[in-house]
Amino acid sequence: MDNYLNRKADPSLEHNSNFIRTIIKGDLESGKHNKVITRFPPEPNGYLHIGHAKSIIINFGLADDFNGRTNLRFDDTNPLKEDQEYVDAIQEDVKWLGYEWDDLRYASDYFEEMYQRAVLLINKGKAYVDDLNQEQIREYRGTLTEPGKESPYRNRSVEENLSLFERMKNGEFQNGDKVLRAKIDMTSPNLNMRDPVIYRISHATHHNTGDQWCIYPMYAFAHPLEDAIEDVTHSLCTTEFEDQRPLYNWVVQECEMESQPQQIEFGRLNLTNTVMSKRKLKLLVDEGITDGWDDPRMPTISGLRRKGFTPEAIREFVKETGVSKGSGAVDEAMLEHYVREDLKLKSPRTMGVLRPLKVVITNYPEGESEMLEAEINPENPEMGMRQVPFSREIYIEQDDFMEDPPKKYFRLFPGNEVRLKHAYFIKCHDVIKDDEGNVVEIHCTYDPETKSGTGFTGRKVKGTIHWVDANSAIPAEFRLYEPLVLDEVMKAAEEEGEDKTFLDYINPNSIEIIKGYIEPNMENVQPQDKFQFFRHGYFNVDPKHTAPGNIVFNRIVSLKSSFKLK
RNA sequence: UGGGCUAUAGCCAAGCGGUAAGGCAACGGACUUUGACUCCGUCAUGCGUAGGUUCGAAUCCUGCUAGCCCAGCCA
Repeated sequence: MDNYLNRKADPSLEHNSNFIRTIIKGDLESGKHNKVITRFPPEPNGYLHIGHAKSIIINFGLADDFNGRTNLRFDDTNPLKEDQEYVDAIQEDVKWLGYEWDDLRYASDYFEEMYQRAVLLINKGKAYVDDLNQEQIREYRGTLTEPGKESPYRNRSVEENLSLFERMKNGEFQNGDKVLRAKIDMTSPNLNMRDPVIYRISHATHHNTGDQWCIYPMYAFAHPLEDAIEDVTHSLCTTEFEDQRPLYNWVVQECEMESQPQQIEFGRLNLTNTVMSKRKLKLLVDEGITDGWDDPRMPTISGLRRKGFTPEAIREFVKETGVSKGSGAVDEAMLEHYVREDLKLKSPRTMGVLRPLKVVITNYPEGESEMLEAEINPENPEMGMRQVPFSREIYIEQDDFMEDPPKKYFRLFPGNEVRLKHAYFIKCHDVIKDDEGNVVEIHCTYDPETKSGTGFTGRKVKGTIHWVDANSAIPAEFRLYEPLVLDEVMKAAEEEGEDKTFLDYINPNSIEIIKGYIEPNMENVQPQDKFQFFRHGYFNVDPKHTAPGNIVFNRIVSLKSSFKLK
């Protein structure tokens, strides 16, 4: 398991100017606020994804920059969708990302106060109990271009509303029989202001409050109250809530909250070649397309963690991606760049052969072997040295041999000499094939004078390839990933007007499981250990599938390559 | 077609009336015991578009166009 950071992460947005920072700075300078309080308010109805990471980093990062406070608050106002499993997972993910909240809160902590504020609204004639059913409410709401019309129940007396609302709370009605609505303006061009429902009846067991309540506040009513109760100064959310801002302010105002938080919206983080809504992610899990929320192909925090991403890489990525109101999609290549960057100096180098091809070194004495010295990370010498055994039979990568190579191929082919990383030069002189003509083994000779570390400069080779000793190598499993959905495929399908969902376009090659070999010194690797396999990329020891005798590596990201075969 | 929001390079994004930061990607080249890394170089006479104001406009004004969001008793 990764180590949690027992402190807040470095202020992640420190040197990046953005409009929210500018607003906060202005509020502090003008004296509008003398402190900064933010909150990260997930609904515990699914696992956090990288889009939430952006929200976490913005909320915690900005508060940290201004010596403020940040609460983790579960927005648990809909018992039908929420679950303790999610609240646990969310806390783990926030901590793993490197943040510590000041207070842990639940919207459900405030149910009593919210109820009282609703009563206040009723008393002020600003809310009423409506008997219209769901379909009628929709009809009465009007459309984007036509105003709505008022419910026949809109002008009930305060007394009647008070009594009805209390009876709703007492469980005298069934789900859907009645709702409490804010009395605002049925003709507003902003649909959110057309007497929004603020309480509904839901006879459901809540993960926190059990069966104490059977009426639950709606987001639009609950959220501003939660913020105000916690004295949040800047309530940061994504742009789809922009239309709700007038309602947010109305609630704070009409409920006579002392504290008046300011809602500010920023653009969602989207990534190319992935899906990012909780609904879609949940579908992937429920349909069994992935191996759970933490499947390495998922853009969830737990999926990225299992794939091998580091909190540092995610934070850096989000920081460089910026904060604006735009709604574009960031190239996944950018995310990958920041893991490579982070792992470059941290992760040990090692050799692993993913698709083995046996090589017999015909002039190496049979039955003998030797230990070779190798740097653990040439870019970070402090990591020291390791020992790698070498003998007469080794495995190399199938791709590193071609019987009939194209121009500019400087790996192994008949008559060509290459360097075995950390070992010797070898030259191929024989190719063994099976009945179908497949290469199954090659024979080479080595030159003892070219041993690595001896300073041999007699001649140069164009290629250096990796290998493992066939006698002592440990078998291992490698899992290589591609995006679950490809934008190109989805787009092409859309243009042809195909009426399918993203589930119909799951990339059949999103996971490839292969068996290969690793250096014998890797015997005791632990789950979540990260390595760079030479010339392949960065890999993480999978915590779920790794078992005694079966080490499983997830490829985090390949190395970049300018080599193009064909 | 009502309302809200956004338009700066292939992607993300600074810029706030004084003459277009940075990152990713891409492309050259140097180096190389990872076709990696690193280093060097190239990459918007241009800021959706048409006008206007100004000595001067990506920045201010007006019109147009395109994209995103809103008609849950979800958040």
